[in-house]
Amino acid sequence: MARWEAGAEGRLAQAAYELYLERGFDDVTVAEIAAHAGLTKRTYFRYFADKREVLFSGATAFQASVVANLMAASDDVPPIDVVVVALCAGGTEITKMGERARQRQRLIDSSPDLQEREMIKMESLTRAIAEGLVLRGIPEPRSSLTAQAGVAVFRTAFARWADGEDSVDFADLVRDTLDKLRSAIHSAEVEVQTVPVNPLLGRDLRHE
Amino acid sequence: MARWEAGAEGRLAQAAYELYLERGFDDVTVAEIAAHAGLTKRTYFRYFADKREVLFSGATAFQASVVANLMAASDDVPPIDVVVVALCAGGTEITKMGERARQRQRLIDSSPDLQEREMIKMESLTRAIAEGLVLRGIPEPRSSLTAQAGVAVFRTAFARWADGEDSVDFADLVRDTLDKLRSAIHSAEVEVQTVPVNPLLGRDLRHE
DNA sequence: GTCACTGATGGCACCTGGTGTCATCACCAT
DNA sequence: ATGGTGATGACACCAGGTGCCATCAGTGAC
Repeated sequence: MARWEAGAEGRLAQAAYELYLERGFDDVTVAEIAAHAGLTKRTYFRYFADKREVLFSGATAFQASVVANLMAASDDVPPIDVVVVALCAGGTEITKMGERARQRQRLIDSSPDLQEREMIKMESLTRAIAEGLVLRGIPEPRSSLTAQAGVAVFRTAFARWADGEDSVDFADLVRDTLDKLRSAIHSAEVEVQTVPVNPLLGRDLRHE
Repeated sequence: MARWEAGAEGRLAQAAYELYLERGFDDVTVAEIAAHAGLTKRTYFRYFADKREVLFSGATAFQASVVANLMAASDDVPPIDVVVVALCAGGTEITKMGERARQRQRLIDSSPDLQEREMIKMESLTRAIAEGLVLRGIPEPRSSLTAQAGVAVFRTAFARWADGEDSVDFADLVRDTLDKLRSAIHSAEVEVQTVPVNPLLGRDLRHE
């Protein structure tokens, strides 16, 4: 018996999920979420850093899982395959949640704020993978490039899955996507010619 | 002769840049920026959507420039090279700004909020490139994968440049990075084996 | 029993980012 | 002059987020 109603964090997450889906991310206030969970705004912010984070609380575990798989792989597998297989395992877990995972993705896709957060989680994942590869002896910048390629494959495969390529085995989708990336990048003869610079940039504070 | 002091937007951007560099992004308020430019907070928000956007006002122009280069390329160049060359041209422009560009990058790297914004700008760029490729007749998901690979090369090359590989030609850096990506992804024989799923995911709201 | 401690929560004041609305004021065209 | 236009200021307001302290249930020591 706990002194207070137990499972505050879970109740908050559940309430947030329901309200976000029902009325959209922007039209829900943190105070409403907290009230819906029988708590106050102040308590919400003790569990989640901000309004968005409640939808990404699984990201750390996912990342840890991927990195664990990464480090456990045998040494004679090529790095890109190690990365893709590790991501594939995690992704398969997620796709098992079926409609729920798709719902969440649609929610994120409906809000620029949530997309920003998702992007930075992907970036964090990419960096963690790259670090793992470095530990496995792959030097920079090869490790970063491999990690980025792997994550690109994962994202594309996941989007294909979420966009309706239902009931396909996620692992098959990933394998196919990796093949497509290989063929997209493969070149018979590299011949990058320099092109006249387009003087379109007008402002002095530019984006990289 | 203008009725008010001309160049409000530029003054705001300049003020923001100075204050952010001097005291850090978090420790500057929008009201301070506006005051420093001889304007009010309300006016700042007429020019920039939020506190971060003032550092990314060049992103749209950069993206437009890259897409323009993309569409202008000859049809017999492989898509990945088209993308990389287009990004290379834009990147070269930026690296010409030398220390100023590096300073801006350090500022962004110092704030998670700014990194989020940068990530979503990259995502927007990636999507725009993918759309351009589709217009050039490359089908999905090949176009998306090519765009992601190109942007990965660009980002890695830019990071290498910003991290001090000074005075090197940015185009050389990009070419070299693309080669490294190719060799990182290349495989003699694709053989992705399925791995036992790691049951590490604990939460029910998971990140893709 | 009671006293001190702990840990989750509520309450409240406060700051800041961001917006809606209206007033103002310089200039311009007629 | 008169009315229109466009950039700005002034002000109120909301919501996200934080610091600080009070509260209150249980727990263990004595």
